[in-house]
Parts: sequence; structure tokens; C-alpha cells
Amino acid sequence: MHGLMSPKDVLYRGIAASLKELGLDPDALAFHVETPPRPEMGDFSSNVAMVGARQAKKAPRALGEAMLPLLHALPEVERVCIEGPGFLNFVLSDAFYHEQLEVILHAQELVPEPMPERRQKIQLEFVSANPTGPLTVGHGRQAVIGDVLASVYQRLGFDVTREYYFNDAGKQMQLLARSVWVRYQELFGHEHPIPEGGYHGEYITEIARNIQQSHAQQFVGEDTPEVLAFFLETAKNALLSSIQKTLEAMSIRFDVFFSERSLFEDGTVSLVQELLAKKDLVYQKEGATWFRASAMGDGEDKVLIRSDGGPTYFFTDIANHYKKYQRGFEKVYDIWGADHHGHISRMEAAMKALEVPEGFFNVILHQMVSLKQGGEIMKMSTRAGNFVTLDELIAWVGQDATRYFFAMIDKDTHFTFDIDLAQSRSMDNPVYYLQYAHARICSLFEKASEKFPEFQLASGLSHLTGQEDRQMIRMIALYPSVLEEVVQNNAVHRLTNYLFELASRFHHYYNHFPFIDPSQSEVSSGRLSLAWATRKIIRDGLGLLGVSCPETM
RNA sequence: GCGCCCAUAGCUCAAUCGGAUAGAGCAUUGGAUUUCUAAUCCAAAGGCUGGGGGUUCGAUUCCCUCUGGGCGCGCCA
Repeated sequence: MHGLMSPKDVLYRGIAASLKELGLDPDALAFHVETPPRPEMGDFSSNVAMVGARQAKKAPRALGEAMLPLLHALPEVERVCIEGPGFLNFVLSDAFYHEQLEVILHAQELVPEPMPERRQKIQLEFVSANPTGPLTVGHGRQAVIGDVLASVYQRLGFDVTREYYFNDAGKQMQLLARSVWVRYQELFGHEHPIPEGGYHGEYITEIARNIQQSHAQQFVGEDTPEVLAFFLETAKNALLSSIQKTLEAMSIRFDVFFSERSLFEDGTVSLVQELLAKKDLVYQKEGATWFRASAMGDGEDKVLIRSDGGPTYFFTDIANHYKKYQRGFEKVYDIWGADHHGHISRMEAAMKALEVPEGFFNVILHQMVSLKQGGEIMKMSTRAGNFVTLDELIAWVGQDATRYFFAMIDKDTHFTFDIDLAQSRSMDNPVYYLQYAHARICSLFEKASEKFPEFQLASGLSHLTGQEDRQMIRMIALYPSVLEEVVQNNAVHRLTNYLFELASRFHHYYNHFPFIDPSQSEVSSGRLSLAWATRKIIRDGLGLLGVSCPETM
């Protein structure tokens, strides 16, 4: 028995052992075990003979020939041969597949026990929108990527903190406070201009109205620092709670909401400045305080403290990340929209200057989102206030579609969200395809309890010997490998693609083989067990995606 | 001008850290249900992977270049 171990890993180990036997060093060879493009080629294939040819000082096929007897001797291997330019193609034994399936059927957790070094304390920071307005659809993409990644990391044994960093100390907050103040004055007939760069959205007026309700005319004509601080606090709280409500509507919960202001209060900001100054990386120019980023390999020096005395976002964000390091995370990931990519090299320069170890700070960039409706791309401008909010999107297409759609696209691809398509709630929607597969299986067991009450889970597996049976089991058994891929590439769309294909194979299987046939109870038991395992994986996968999994549709 | 990302079927996207004959869904055409959920399945058609060069056993993938698009390049965040 292998316990819960992906067949890829089983083969990888076997191949590595064979290499050693031939006097080669497997660790020096970047070979892979993959599923071949066409089923006739076998269950799995490896490029090891081609990759190892140089080290072995043999032609790929010659090395392959030398490995064949060793590989054939592996207990899991039924057949192995050399094909094409030197691929080793494997067919694994039925017994191995049955064992795999049985382990999965009984497994509590669908992934192997994590190695101790896997239990890293990591942090994912995402969304982190300033509390100056509602979340946009772009934040939605980020929220889904971050939340799903966090879930997968967790599943694989990492100690994950989901974090939302919000700016409650910067210049934007002053503008926010002043904007609300202006709207408030307007309610009493006093006209003031919205400041340059201020906020015009309807939600600003709403906050002003709330203040009018609670404090009546108390602040009319008053713009002392205390009054503005009150407006700031009120607006911030109102917007943060509305943002949290939006996130709730997507079932996204953060472990920590981290305040920018706290970095000033606990001295992190001044500590960072001291540390940088000690290294002669800080200087004064034109009334501002600068960071010598150029000395750290970044292009141009950057301002830390403006000539008006206020810290820049960059400065506090350095403190934010230094604080993360102090908080004991081993690795942190920031998920940023592509419009923030210019920030990366600066931040890396700062981390280097503060002697934060390389590899601690990581950025996961995702490309922008645009919306299409009625065949036309909707032009959105946050500044002009004519953007589609995430709340609106969720209301249009629902939580499941919102999450699935954002998760199914490679983060490096600019995503055009077709609202009409997602809204149609038809079979175009891949979410339903997956949910339907799950509901179908549930229905199967409903029926089985009537017509085939003697069914026992994990019996009759030895009758699963057809090509389709083997492919289904292989697909199911690859689930842990897929989660590994998600984490290695920070690519959540690998998971949606996999689940979609799993559902597709199941639908195919369903249409070709009967599951419940009391006259063939052994075969039926085997197939039902297969269906049970499929359901287990779909449930788990949709759970990681945060997509619901109804039992009937 | 400099930097990051992208360009794949009519449309939206995949392609396992360089692998074998580039795959799905939608749309189009034609089929499948007296039997476990037809929100399903089967089949057909659809491509010089934006152009050109290079690296090697092998390139959608890596390098160079050109074209086209998105996003940055602030004492905003």
C-alpha cells in the first residue's frame, strides 16, 4: 500500500531509484512524470531518458533501454516501453488503480500528510482597497484569486493568514473626510467645492446624510481638525463595513484587517526610517525625504516624506512589510492588480535595504478585468464614478458564477467578463456543468438505496478494468498533484480546469455505463464506488473554490 | 522613451516549470432518451499559435526584432 500518494509521485520515486541503480544522480535531472496527450500512449509518461541522456553519455533511447528492465520490475508497472523521440510510456496495473481508489474512498483528507517543512507560516494580502469607495469588479478578481489560493495553501498544510491592509492615515483619507464634509454642508444649503482629487460618488452623500441624522446641524460651518477627524473616522468605518459586507456576499473572510495607522502608533514607521538612515539610504532634497533606491539596484530614488511633511504610501507600505517580517511570517504574498506592477521593484529594493531575506516578499500580479455587455466593452473610470461595483456584479450573476468565472482564467490573461453570458444562467455556464455532475451522483445514490440496497462502498473494485475505468481513477488520483500545481504556479485556474475535465469525464462515463444493475451487483458496486470518489473530489474542489455544491438541481 | 503583461478556432479561454497529431466551452451542422437527472452524451466542421529571425533531438512555451492591445513610469494610493 502506498497510502495517499499521487501516482505521479509513485512513478517519480520508482524512476529515481532506477537512475541510482544505473549510477546516475536523479536529483541533478529535471525530469517529469506526465499524462501523455493520447490514451493509446499509456497512463503516464516520462521524459527522463531524454533529459538524462547527457549525464548518462548515451543516446536517449539507449538510456531508456537500460532503464526498461528496472522500471518493469516496479510493482505498480504493468507495461513500459520507449516511444517517439525517447519517451518512456507506462501502463500501470489494475491492482494499483484499485488500491488508489480504495485509499481515496476511505481517506479523511484528500491530500497526503504534509511534510513538517511544509507547515510554513505564510500570509496572503489581497484586496486591501482603501476605504474610500465601494469595491470594483477588479477587486473581485483579486478577492477570488487570493481566497482560493489561501484555501489551497491551507489544504496542503501551510499555516495561512488572510490579510486586508487598509490605509487610514494617508492623504486620500483627508480628501475623503473633506468630501463628506462638503456634502454634509450642502445638506444645509452651504456650497463648498469638492477638493481636487476628492470623491464624488453618491455613497459620499449617503454618509453625509447619516451624519446629519445622528448629529443634526452640529458641524455646520465647522471644519476644525477635530471635526474633520470625526468625519474621517465615520466615513472610514462606514466604507469598511460596506466593503466587508460585499466580501461577505462572496463568502470571503479575512483573518486580519491591518491598519496603516497602527504602523505609526507602534513606531514601525520611525524604526524603518532609522534603519534606512543608518545605512545612509535616506537624504533630503527639495524639502522632501528620499530613499536611495538606486543604491539597491532600483532605477530611481523615491520620496518617503513629502515636503508637506506627510509620509508617502510607499513609505508606510515599506513599514507594513517590515512589520510582516517582524510578525514572524516565513513568506508573504501580495496580490496586486497589474496597475501596481511598478511598485514591485521599489518594494524589493526596500526589503533588500532592510535585510529582509530574499524570497520573503512575493507579489502575485493579475491582469485587469473589463466588462462586456450587449457585445460592447463597458468603459469604466473610477475617478468619474461610472464603474460597475462588485456588489452589482454579484447581484447580476450570483456568488457561484462570480467566484468560478474569476477563478477559471489564468491570472496573466486580461479577462473580459461577459455579463450577458454569465447572466444567462444557462448551460453556457460551466458552474452548472460541474454542479450538475455532483447532483447527478447524489441522485444516483438516492436511486441506489431503493434499487440496490446491498451496495457496499469500495466493494467490486476489481471489476473496474476497462479503459474508461482506469482513466476515471487516474483522474481522481491526480487531485493532490493538481493542488500542488496550483500552489507552485499560484494559478487557481488549474483547479477549475481540472474539475471541469473531471466532470466531463464523469458525464461521459455516465452516458456509457449503467451504475445500478442489480443483476451485476459486483460491477455496479465498483462503479458506484467510482462515482462516490468522484463526488468526493468535486465537493472538495468546489469547496476550495467557494462554489456551492447542491445535491439536487 | 523606459518597464510589466498579453496576442492561439467566428467568440471566451486551455495547453502539465521545452515534449509526441495544439485542446475545451459557446456559436454552426447532424445524431442519441420505453432504462440511473438531456443543465447530459456522440459526431462533423473550424488553426501556417500576430509577422520575421534565432537557440536544440523538439518551441504556443525560451532569446532577439517588428506589429497590435492592456497597464504603469507622481512629493497619488
